[in-house]
Amino acid sequence: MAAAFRLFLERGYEQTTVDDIVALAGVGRRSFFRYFPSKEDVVFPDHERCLADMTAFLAAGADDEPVHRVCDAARLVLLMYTENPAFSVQRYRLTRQVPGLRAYELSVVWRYERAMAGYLRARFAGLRDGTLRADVIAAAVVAAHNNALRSWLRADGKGDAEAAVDHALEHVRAAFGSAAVPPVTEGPDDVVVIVSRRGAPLWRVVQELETALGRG
Amino acid sequence: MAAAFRLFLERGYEQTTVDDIVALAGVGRRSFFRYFPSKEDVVFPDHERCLADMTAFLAAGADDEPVHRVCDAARLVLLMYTENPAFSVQRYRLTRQVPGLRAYELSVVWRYERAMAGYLRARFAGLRDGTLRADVIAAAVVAAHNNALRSWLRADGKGDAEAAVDHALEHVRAAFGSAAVPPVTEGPDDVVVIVSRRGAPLWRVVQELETALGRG
DNA sequence: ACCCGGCACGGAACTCAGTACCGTCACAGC
DNA sequence: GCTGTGACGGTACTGAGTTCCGTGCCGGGT
Repeated sequence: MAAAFRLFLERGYEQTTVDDIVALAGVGRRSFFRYFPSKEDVVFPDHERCLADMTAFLAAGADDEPVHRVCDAARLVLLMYTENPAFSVQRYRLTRQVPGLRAYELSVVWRYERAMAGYLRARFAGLRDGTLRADVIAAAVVAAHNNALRSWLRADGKGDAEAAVDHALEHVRAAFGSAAVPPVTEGPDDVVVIVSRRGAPLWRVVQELETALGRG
Repeated sequence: MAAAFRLFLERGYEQTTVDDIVALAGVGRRSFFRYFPSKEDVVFPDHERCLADMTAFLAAGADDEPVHRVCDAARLVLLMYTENPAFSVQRYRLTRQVPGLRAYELSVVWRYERAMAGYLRARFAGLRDGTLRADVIAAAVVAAHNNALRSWLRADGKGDAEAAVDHALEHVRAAFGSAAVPPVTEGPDDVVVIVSRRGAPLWRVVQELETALGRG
């Protein structure tokens, strides 16, 4: 990885062949592909682990409010970037100007988004437009996260990335948090809602209330 | 293109080499790459034109309400798919199971999204969190569009794609549109009773309330 | 009729990523 | 000692994409 990044920064990504890297690193060409399935993977060494962390994180918690949970999952990705700001900034500059790397990054981001959407789809299962909401919210969360992350990266890693992402995610939660938070199916055992036309006879309302509370 | 798709459907995308295609089509290998910059481009022949159409469409109108305009831009893409349902369904099936094609499609979708986001950024210039809003809304519109489009494609192109996309986009507009119309038609006449056991999280109460009010 | 400009096409050879196969070496166990 | 196992490296291959060059075609000018 060190050899690869040295060459990438010296003469560019596409001008660097795998043979160059392994020659500088003093290892065999075959060994390179043992550790990195493709040349692009050298640039994104930790995404695979981060993706696994996220899926585990999402699989773990189902008691939280869904959108909140997904926002926290996004913060996991941010952590990976802020752990090593200098590296992240270098990689960002590289990715921005090499189409192949951009395409690869897109596919990685897409997997994050699908993980979130899958989680939300499960939480929204059975609801009206459940998958639609899941997909839209996942996309919005990813977009907000990336917006904040990229402006942090453009600023060479200066500034408070966490605060920026928090602010961006809050923006999403404001749009979807209250207006688009769907109901849960398993709700009725602890929350009961009765809707009644004004003018409906009182006894009917009371009856609904009593059956809802199981005291009927 | 005809030769390529015949072979792709017969023996799969990755099992088909460019040499196979040009042999069947009776043209030179060099000519293939003259018309299609890469093997993937054979599968998405019309996206480049559609992308140009969209940027032109967005550049043309600045009097409309921004989100509405972007939704109409998304409908342009849908049109390209519905123009040739059989082809679109075949391509969808191919794209779904070939990782390379999926990555390519992602980069195409990304360019659509960036076109929309660029338009919105210009319209939101000077506003508080303008670029953030632009990015999030563009992502949401794309996600909603793709959700509806994909379910239409999964149904082999049966059903009303326009209606599905309209419904999905309306969902986004309800969350982001400046002129969001409250969906409560007979609200003032309704009475809502919520009963919550002690300890129920607030978000669940909100969810139930929203379901009851039909704001799903 | 002749030449000449551009141009679409095709072929041959090349680069490079990624893969398949195989040989080597170190190290563990009995 | 022998043998299995696992990490490593080399060789040769496939296939995408590029570069260079040669060829035939067509229109216009002289």
